Amino acid sequence: MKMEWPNFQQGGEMERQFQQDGGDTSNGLCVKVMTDEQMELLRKQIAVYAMICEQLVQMHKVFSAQNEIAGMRMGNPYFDPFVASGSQKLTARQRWTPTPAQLQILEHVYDECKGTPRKQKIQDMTAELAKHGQISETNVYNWFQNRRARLKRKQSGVVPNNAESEAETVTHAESRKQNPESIQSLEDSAPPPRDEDIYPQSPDLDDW
Amino acid sequence: MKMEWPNFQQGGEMERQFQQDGGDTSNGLCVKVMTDEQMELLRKQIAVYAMICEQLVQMHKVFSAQNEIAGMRMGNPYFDPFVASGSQKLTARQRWTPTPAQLQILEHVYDECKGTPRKQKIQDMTAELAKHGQISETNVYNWFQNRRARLKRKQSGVVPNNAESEAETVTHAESRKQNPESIQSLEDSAPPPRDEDIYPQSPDLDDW
DNA sequence: GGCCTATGAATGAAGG
DNA sequence: CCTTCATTCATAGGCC
Repeated sequence: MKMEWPNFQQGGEMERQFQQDGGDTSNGLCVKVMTDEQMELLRKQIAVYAMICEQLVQMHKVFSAQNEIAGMRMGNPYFDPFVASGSQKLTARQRWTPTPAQLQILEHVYDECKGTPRKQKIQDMTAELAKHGQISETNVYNWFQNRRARLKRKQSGVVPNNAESEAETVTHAESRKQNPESIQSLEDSAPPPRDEDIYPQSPDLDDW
Repeated sequence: MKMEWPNFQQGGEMERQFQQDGGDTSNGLCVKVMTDEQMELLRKQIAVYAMICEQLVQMHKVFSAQNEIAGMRMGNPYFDPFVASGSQKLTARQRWTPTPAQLQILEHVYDECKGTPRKQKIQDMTAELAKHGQISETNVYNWFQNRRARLKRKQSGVVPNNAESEAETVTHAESRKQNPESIQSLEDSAPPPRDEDIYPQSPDLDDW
């Protein structure tokens, strides 16, 4: 079985799907819509990922423990990224790249304090993030700066697929998206989903 | 082996869900709307999980190989689905591609306004270009961004010390290739989270 | 099928 | 904050 991992890096897949959808549905509305059913499904998907991760970690721990006992850890020729305390390979790239862990923390914080992160806050965060990899206050600052700016741009940048309309329709596409509060449940479960929240029950992973 | 990666393969659950949406949602009732921000959030979350899983799997494989060699597979207490399972690959698809007509317009505009395309301009252009096919402001923006950057690089790419410039000296003496089927990029860019780092729910996040 | 190149997109950082 | 640059990644599409 060949599994294909979802790659959402290029904001493409999901967004595009929705975009097209909006255009095709031709009910005059060009919005991205999800049914409850789809919503639920997505939640499950994410939850499944969470579970897989957990299990993998667990598995790895067991594995490590075994090796430890067997005394196999010495001079191990491989580099275990999950065990080794890490600094990033700055040799390879000079610019900072957030580790997954850092990313999660950052996003989490961002969700909470939408507004300007105070200087003190940044310092605290930097200290915390430093535990998960090399980082500087500037990095954190930039990250927030960029994130705000880009989310904003994205909101006004989305344009309905109008093949026949003349030039004006779009120009002020400041169609401010409606408020996120409608999908509160999603907001809750999306970031660091706690299994209990979004995980109705174990789907098809029973066979592990 | 029974273990299945739930629904994340191509043509899997998610895709089907999104695609069918266009057809069925026409009732316009009982739907939920996602903002771009939420979209982004979701995307990020999933991406993070994908990354984590990848790292774990990769690491686990190395680990397993290690054990194999060492003959340490002593009646392992758990069933290891990853050693046998196929390799994974990040896949996505479908990105915007300018139609010939669009390209022509873009190039034309580029020649005129050598430099910065103002924001207003972009919006106008997007509207215009939309007549020739699906497009978004972001597409236009990116196009100009890339074009400028790449032209620039091409010019300055030539060796400083060498007055003789071959027609199109390979811009970057580097044809550094990326290993297509490994998670190389991942190893490089997101190396070393420790165990506690990768937990889907970071324990200490709530204090912020 | 695998590799290569062109290019769309994401994103860290700098300037103003 | 906003805009812009630079770098990097991933994909489409062509070639073999």
